[in-house]
Amino acid sequence: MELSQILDNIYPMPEASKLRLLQLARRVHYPKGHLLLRAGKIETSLYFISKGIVRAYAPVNGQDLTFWFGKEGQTVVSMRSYVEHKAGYENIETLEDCELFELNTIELGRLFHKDIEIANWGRIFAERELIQTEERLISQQFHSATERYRALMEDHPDLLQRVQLGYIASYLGITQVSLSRIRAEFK
Amino acid sequence: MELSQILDNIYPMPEASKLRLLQLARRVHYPKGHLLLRAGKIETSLYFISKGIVRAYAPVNGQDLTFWFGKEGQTVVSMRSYVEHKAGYENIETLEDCELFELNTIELGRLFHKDIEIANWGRIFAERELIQTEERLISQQFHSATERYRALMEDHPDLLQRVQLGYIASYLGITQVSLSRIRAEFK
DNA sequence: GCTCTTTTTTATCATTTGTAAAAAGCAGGC
DNA sequence: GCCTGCTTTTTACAAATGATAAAAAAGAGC
Repeated sequence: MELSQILDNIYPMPEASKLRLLQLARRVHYPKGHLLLRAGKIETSLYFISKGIVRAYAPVNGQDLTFWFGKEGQTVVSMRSYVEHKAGYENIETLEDCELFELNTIELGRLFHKDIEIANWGRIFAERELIQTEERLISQQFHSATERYRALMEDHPDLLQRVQLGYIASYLGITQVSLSRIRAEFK
Repeated sequence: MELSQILDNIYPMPEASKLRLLQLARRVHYPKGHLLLRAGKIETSLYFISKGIVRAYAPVNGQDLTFWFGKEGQTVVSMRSYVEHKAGYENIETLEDCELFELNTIELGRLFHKDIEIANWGRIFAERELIQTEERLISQQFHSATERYRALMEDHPDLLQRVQLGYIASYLGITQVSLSRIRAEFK
């Protein structure tokens, strides 16, 4: 997926503004298993995923807890670093060989104050992410593990093919053993 | 709490931009039990809470599930309506007599495209909400009910005084019976 | 195709949480 | 004071989920 299309899918901007963003980006490539962002660091890179899949995980009580997957068209960023310039709580690693577009968040921040179209693009990006996160929260809080698994199967069947079940279980907030039990019911 | 201060706490703007926002707002007052926003409706009002406390709840499987509380300084908005102009999934009701500042989201949207300071204010508002929601999600997913209750007690002790336990239990993603059990342990 | 490693499933038992119903506590109206 | 309705706590039992260990299956490298 090309960067121009990824940007348009968030919010279509006039060509001049889009060009400014495109010029900030550089295409990078990382193999499976590469750490894109590190917990405890103030990160200044933001990535758009052109090809591949990544996961975000936070170390909690000595365990790595997966709370997000990103694939083609999605944006990889430590919100804590990006918004508050503080150390983030998440590691983000590639789960496949990935092709990404990398942007510097400081330079992006400058554009937000220079170009109103880009500022609105940034606003709409955050708003969309917010809705998705809020829906995840509600689903997490009020649906059973089985219901959440079925919803994931419907909404993102490809994830189950591309990501190992231990990570999926963590994402669903259950143990791998529980997930395995749930899967066994449907066969 | 005055509106000017609420806006500044999100992101301080030059006076001219702030005035534009202030002019959009009107002060309103509602008694305890008033429904500010309705699920299934495309809402065009957004509120800043000057005084009082509100809760957001979604009807899921015939139950009302509380997933958010707002108090002084916070913003009441149906993200679905505000961002996507679609029917929202939440009801939001006052739990106390409330003093609020009401804004029309359509007019606010116009300002986003006219005034870059306001656009950035809107961006930062969404980004902050996003971080909070993401942290709630992680806490919800990876901490036990007891840990979540203790965290709530530390972070928002006033909530426990101002909100009935049935709503708190729902907010924590557990039943009222479970919450009662947890509370009994600490005595 | 075989070996070694990683991932997934199965089995058992302990713990947590849910459901339902009853009891206790509290506040307002008469 | 004493109903009445609402909220909170308690109890008993059922269901879901977790922890641990071990077996089975799947994949990677040679």
